[in-house]
Amino acid sequence: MSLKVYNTLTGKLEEFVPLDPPKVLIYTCGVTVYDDSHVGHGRSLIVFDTFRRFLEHLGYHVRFVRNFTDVDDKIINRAKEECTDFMTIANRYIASYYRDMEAIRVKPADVEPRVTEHIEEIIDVIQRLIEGGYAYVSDGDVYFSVKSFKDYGKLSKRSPEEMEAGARVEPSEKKRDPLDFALWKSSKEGEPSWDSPWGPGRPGWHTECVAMAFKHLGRTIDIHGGGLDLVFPHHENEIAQAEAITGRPFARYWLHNGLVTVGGQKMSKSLGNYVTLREIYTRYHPDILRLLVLFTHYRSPLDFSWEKMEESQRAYERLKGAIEDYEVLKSLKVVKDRAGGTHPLYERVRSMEADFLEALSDDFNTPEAMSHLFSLVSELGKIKNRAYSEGKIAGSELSAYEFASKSLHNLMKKMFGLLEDLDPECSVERVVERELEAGDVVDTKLIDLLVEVRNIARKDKNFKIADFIRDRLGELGIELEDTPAGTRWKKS
RNA sequence: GGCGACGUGGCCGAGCGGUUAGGCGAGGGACUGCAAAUCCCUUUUACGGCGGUUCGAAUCCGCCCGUCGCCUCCA
Repeated sequence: MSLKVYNTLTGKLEEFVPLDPPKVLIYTCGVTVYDDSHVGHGRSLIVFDTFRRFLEHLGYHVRFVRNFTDVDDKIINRAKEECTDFMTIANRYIASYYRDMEAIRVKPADVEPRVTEHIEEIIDVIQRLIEGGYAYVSDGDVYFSVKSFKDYGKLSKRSPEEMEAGARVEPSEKKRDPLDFALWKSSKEGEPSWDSPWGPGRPGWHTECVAMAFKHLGRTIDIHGGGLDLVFPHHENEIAQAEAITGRPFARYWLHNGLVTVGGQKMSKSLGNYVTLREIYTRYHPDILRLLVLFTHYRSPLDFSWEKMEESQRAYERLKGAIEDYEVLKSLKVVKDRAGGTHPLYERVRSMEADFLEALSDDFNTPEAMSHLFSLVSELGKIKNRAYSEGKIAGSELSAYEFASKSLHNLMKKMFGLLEDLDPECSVERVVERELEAGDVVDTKLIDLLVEVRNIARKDKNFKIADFIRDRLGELGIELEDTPAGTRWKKS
C-alpha cells in the first residue's frame, strides 16, 4: 500500500517515499510556552500524532522531534508582567503543556528540545550563514539577507518582489532590506542573553528549528509539519537558512494542518476567541476532542463550537457502545448453532479494515476512515438488536461479534488514540481525576444499591418508585439502561 | 493591493468525471411496564451563480458572487 500526502512545497499529492527507509524523520514546530495551549494547538498536535501512528503502523521507524520555543518576546513580556524571569514562565507552561498532552493522549515526541539548550547550535548555524554570505551583522543584530537566497518564496509561493509591493513589512534602521529577518537579536537591559561572536543577545525565532532539526535529525528530513499559519514566514525562512547552508532540500515533504476557527474566524490569543485544552478535557472526555478533530480532514478549516463537541460526544458513545455491548451479549443465553461455514461478519471486518487503511493512505483521510468504522458499527447494531429481542445469541455469532468489536477497538486505539481507557488499567484513575476536577464525586456502591432497589420495585411492578429512582439519579448525572443482561449505568 | 484556500442535503462533513460516504438532528415504526440503548423507514432536483468542455460534471475550464487564511507574533 502506498501512502500519498499533500506537499505544500509542490502543491501536489505525492507518493510518500522516505529518504532512507524504514526510517522516517519528522520535525514539527512546537508551542511557544507563554500560556496554556488551546484547541488550535491541540488540533495540530492530534493531527501529527495521528500521522505518526499511521506511519508506524506501515512499518516505518519514526523519529519524531517537536521543539519548545522557550525564549521569545512573548515569554519575556509575560515575565515582566509577573515580575519574574522568563525561565519561570517557560517552565510553568512546559509543565502545563505536558499535562495537556497526557490528558488528550498525544504521545510525547522522541526528542523535545528546548531553544535555550541549543544556543551553541543556533550560533553555529548563524555563523555558517554569515560565512556563506547569506547573513550580515548590523549593530549587534544578525539578519538573513533574503535576496541572497534565490529560492526564497518557493514554499509560500510568493516572490520577494510581490512582497515588497504589498509592503506591510516594517522597515528597520538595522536591516539592509525590509524583507530580511533577524537571526540574532542583541539583548536589551534586563532581557535574557547569551554570549555570541556578535555580542550578547538571543536567537531570533526562525533559526532554532533549523538548528534543532540539524542536530536531532540531520540535514534533510522527511516530513516537516506545523499549522498552516507557519508557512509564511516561519517555514519559508527555515528553508532559506537550511538550504543556504546545505545546498540540498531541507524537508522532502511539508505538511500543514488547517486552522481552527470560531464562527469562521481563526482561533487565536490575540482575538481572544480561544478555548484552552484544559477547558475541553475538564468538561469532556479527551477522546471527544480527538474525534472532533479526526472527523474533519486535516487540511480543511475546522470551526470549533460546543455544539460540535456535543455531536462528537453522541457519535463517540455509539462507537464505544458497539464495543462495550459485547459484554452484554456475552451474558445472554448462548445457543449452539449447527451452521457450518464462517459468519459473514468476518468478511465485513476484513473489508472494513482494508477500506479504513486505504482511506488513511490517501493523504490521511480520517473522515473517510471514520465512515468505514461507523458502517461496521451499524452492522453490529443489527446483530445486537436481534439478540436483545430474542434474548439469546448463537455461539458463532457471538464470536464474530467479539472479533469485530476487537477489530474496531484496535483500530481506534492504535490509529486514532481513541478508547484507550476501555482497558481497565487506565480507566479508574482518569475518571476519578475528572470527577474531582468537576467537583462531583459519586459513590458507586450507593448507585449500585439504588439500582438494586429499583429492580426489586420493577419486579413488583411498582413503577412509580422505579421511575422515581431513575429520574432522581438522572438529575445527578447518572443514566440507567435496562438491558436483557440487567441494568447498567453510566455518567452522563 | 498581492498570494493561497474554500463555498456539498436541516446542521457538520467526505467525495473530485458515470456506482450508498459518514456523523449529528428531525418525523414515523419495532423493541421496552415506561424509558434508555439498538434497529428499520422517511428527511430522494445536495453540490454558490452563469457560461463552456464531454455521451455524461458536485467533480475539468472560464468569468462572477461570497467566506476565510497568509502577507506582523501565531499550531
